[in-house]
Amino acid sequence: MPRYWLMKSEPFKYSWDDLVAEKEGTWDGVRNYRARNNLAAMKLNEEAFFYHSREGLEIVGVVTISVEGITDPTDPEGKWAAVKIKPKAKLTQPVTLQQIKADPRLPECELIRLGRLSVAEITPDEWKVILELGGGLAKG
DNA sequence: GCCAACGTTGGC
DNA sequence: GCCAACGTTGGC
Repeated sequence: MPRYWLMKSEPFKYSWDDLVAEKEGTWDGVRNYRARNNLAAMKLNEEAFFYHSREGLEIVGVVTISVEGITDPTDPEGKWAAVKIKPKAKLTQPVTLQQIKADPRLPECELIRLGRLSVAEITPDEWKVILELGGGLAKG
């Protein structure tokens, strides 16, 4: 059973468009143990939502894990985890934080419960609901 | 730009 | 090992 994830990025630092331009991005710089555990649990080809924090406040697309379980190249001690990701597709419509908060089917989502967690897990049910709110994946 | 919430650190 | 202080994150 694959698991689902959500990764937050501040778009003025690293946006969806930056990831698309790069074709493959390394998700590093995470310095939070819970987020690190999530990163370390990610498996090849699992999917994650890409969320814009601080600005935008919305889920813009879906990425796939292209390389699992690497050590963070920005960490000189090598004790933090990272993964590589590739963009899969944008959502037809971005799903805003307000929509997620307002949806009665998404009450326990880690994104809301642990607002400051930069890498959160999404349950399969929540994943389905959010995809539906976003009108599915955009074509092309 | 402000403030609340959370995680981490350090003194005891 | 506890708890207060501090720093950082992120929504507003």
